[in-house]
Amino acid sequence: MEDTEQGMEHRHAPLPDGVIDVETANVLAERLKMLSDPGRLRMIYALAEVDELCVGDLAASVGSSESATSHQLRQMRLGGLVRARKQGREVFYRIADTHVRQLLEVIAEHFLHGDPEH
Amino acid sequence: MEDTEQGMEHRHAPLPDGVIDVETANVLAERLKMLSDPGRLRMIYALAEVDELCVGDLAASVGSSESATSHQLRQMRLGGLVRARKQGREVFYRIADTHVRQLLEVIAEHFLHGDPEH
DNA sequence: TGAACGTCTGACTTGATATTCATATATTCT
DNA sequence: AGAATATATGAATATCAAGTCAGACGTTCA
Repeated sequence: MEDTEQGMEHRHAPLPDGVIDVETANVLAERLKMLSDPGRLRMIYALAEVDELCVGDLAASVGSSESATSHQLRQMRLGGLVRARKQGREVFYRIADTHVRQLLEVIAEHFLHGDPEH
Repeated sequence: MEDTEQGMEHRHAPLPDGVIDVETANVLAERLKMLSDPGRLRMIYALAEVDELCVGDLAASVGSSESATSHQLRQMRLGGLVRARKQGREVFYRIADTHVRQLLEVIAEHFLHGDPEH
């Protein structure tokens, strides 16, 4: 985490400090982290298909407890991935915006029908 | 983690079990997890720019110790994100394949010049 | 050959994350 | 009002990931 001067005799490249600055990397990483859990991933792809699901159904679709699911959903909500709508005693979740939806599409497309290479 | 029968009186949607099966979700999540760390993210985007960098340079570019960096690189290597080439006493890393490179491009594009909505 | 260098590795520590359990709140139904 | 339902929440625990440190290994150089 610090720059102790040792073992960096010669540089091989100009050390690109372009493309992604620290702050952007943080934001991007945080959002990707939300998608880096199998459960959350299945939830959000379920949402991508049906548009709206309540907590109970999401829990069932992932095979996890409703409490655990609620916790996960809160995270995703705070992370701006999903939005909640309360109707009666249940709460329906949906994907937050087109932005997120596009990211999902793009990732799925890439992994699901990308050329087989792994 | 289990299906205790409680609180699932009525279903609101057909519960889509399509798009992403459990196994795919696991694989996809694992790969996304690799990209969900600011350090790894900066490393790999640095690699996307210069094609090849040695451990020392990668460590410097991220501002982290060489040991920590080596650990991270091993993960990324095992995860199939990067490849190593040893030359003399240093080891050069590069992005594993076009597949990965495309994913990076697509993600960057999406976050960097996507429409401002967050 | 021995010293310096670059990288890797394993053990340990620390911090983050996920799940469970118990409980709280709000809503509908009788 | 009271019981049942749906979700949320907090504390406690368990699991996992990241970084550090010390040392190993292979490589170059004097």
